[in-house]
Amino acid sequence: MSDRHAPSSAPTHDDVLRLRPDAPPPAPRALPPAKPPRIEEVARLAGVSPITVSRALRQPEKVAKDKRERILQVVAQTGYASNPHARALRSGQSSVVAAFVSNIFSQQFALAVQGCAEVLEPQGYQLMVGQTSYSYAKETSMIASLRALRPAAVLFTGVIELEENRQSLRELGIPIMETWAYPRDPIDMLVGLSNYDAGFMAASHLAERGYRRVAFMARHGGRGELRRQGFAAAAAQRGLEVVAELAVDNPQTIADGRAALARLLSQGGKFDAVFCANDLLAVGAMFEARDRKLAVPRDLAVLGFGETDIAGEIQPGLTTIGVDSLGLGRRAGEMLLQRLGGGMPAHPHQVMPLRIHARASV
Amino acid sequence: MSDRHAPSSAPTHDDVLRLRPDAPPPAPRALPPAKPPRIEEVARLAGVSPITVSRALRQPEKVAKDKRERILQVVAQTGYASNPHARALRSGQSSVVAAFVSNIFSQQFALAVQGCAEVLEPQGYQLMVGQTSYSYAKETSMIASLRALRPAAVLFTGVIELEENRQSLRELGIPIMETWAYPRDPIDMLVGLSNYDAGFMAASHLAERGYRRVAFMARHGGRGELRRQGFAAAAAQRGLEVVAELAVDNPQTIADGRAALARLLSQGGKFDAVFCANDLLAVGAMFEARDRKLAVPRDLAVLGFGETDIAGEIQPGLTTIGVDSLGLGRRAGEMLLQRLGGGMPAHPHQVMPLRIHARASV
DNA sequence: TTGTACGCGTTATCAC
DNA sequence: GTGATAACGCGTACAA
Repeated sequence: MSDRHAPSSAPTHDDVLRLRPDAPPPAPRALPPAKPPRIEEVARLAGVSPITVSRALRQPEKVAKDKRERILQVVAQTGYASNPHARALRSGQSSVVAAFVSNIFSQQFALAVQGCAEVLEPQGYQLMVGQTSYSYAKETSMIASLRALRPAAVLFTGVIELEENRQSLRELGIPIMETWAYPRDPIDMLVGLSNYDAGFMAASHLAERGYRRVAFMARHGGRGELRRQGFAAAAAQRGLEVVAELAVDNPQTIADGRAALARLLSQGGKFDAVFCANDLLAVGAMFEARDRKLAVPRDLAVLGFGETDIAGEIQPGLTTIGVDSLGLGRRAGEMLLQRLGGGMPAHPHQVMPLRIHARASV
Repeated sequence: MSDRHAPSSAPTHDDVLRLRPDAPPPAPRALPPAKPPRIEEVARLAGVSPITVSRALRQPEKVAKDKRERILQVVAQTGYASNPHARALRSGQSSVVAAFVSNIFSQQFALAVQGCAEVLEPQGYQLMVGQTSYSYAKETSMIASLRALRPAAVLFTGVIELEENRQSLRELGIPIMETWAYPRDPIDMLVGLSNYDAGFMAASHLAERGYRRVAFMARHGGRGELRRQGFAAAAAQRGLEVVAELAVDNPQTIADGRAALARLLSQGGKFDAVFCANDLLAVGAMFEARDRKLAVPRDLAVLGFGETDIAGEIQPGLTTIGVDSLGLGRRAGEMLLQRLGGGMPAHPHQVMPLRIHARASV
């Protein structure tokens, strides 16, 4: 705290948050570490053998009804929960699913993780989240740590690029889920999206809204190029003229989007709409347009991609193409669950439908 | 996908992301599930007994140098990592630390979790994140699930209010960390912040910037009231006149902030600055001011609290009081580590210093 | 400094 | 449908 602002006395219990003033006084601190009940105790209380308790919990149909009910009652009374370590040790089945996010601050990724957790947790699985920070080194070290962690399955927001890591993951012999992209050879399962379709949808939407002369910008390479191909295909089909295109190297800031629009405009061709296959670029383009007294969407329509948070926070709101991230996570969770239950999804490689979140910029 | 926008053919391998075109062809899919090496195997290769390998890894100083080196070499070759379940079962020490966030989308909370993970992971602990969604029911069920999970420690962003849950947590007999608030009777350890000081700092800052007639708004009750008290104390000390105050019941949206400013203004007293002890209220207040043609900060200065993301995304940027969330998480992690190592922090209840993130609104 | 014997709590296997 | 037995892989306790 800057001292200029400190109150005359240091913060003490003057600053207390007594959350429930009516609550009973706190219990004495030093409690016996309260060993949780073991299966043996439940068995004794229910008058059966431990293995019968185990079965009553995991394969209830194999236990006679009266015994089962008695056992479940004792379980409820004692609050018994099987020790996950003992269970994992004996059965080789862990209840932990590891999830890796490239960026923990992305709302879309958070939604996907949440959706996956919603599906897995009721089935007794715990989701453990790690962050790879878009770093190969971090990704490699986290994948290495999976050997020690022994999760039941792994979920990635994104796909694994390094063949070395792909191989490590295969060797784990557990279900692996990749998401958000559409590689030719997924490690195992995939809930991806089609970048080509995203571009196709963008051009189609602009055509429908009556725009005829359009421009395109995207990150250089990979997905950006796929979006461009889809965009070009739909433009051709719909009779749109693509008057300018730009591939930006590694756009990181809004300023990159501003510069990109400036370059597109400087190419001379006139266009009344631009598809920025990346919301950050789109926001930058909108700012640049505003500074140039181009009204959005009247003088220039801007269409983004990614359903990023900022899309809804600027004025006018940015129309953007994206996927149902929560649904993506749920679907990934369901497929994982199927595999964890010993099954195999009929379609281990799936593509999420895209959608247009329409706001005012187009 | 809306069919109108679908490309003529369904997405196929036309849309592939071949991330490393130069990568070797993928290995055949069906690999043996590759059982990881056990300690016994390492022992055999190193010519020692299993227990010596165990010691070499956990208490290296107790093993003769030559044997230790040989063992570590074999460990590196085989990629041996101890089975965490067997270890936890035998030693009673889990390597999982459970972290609960009330809102997984909060940048501040995410930063805190990240800071904590940075400290814990190098020491071999894994952070498992759950979301309580500001729901007592969810909080209760997650705390119940802790009994089954048996983590080594628990971290909360926030404090636990229900005495029932507080008791459950005590009974776990493991280190518990609460954060972000300053309750009178923390369950165990605490890295909190002083709401009183936040208010004090706010009034001091406004006084320094030359404002003399000020207003205050906050969420009703608890922390909001503490911030009000600090604000009032500093205002009195600095000769500020607090011409209007408002406690808002459960503000959830920006619209609530707009309404709050409207009510403060309608009270008749003129003020040139307002401290909104909640960024959401502050943003609403700024929007309302703009609509009323009050220039911020010329006609009305707005000071927020919380260092929320939106503070930096609106125009003009909102000046807001907050804490170093990453540092908070790190500090919590360090204290947990100390306890996990068998020690006891000298100061188990700590207060994070506050800071002012100055932008243009004051 | 190193090794032996055993047990952590559960579930797979097989016998009844 | 139920139970006895053993084993999962490791680390504690103690002995050498």
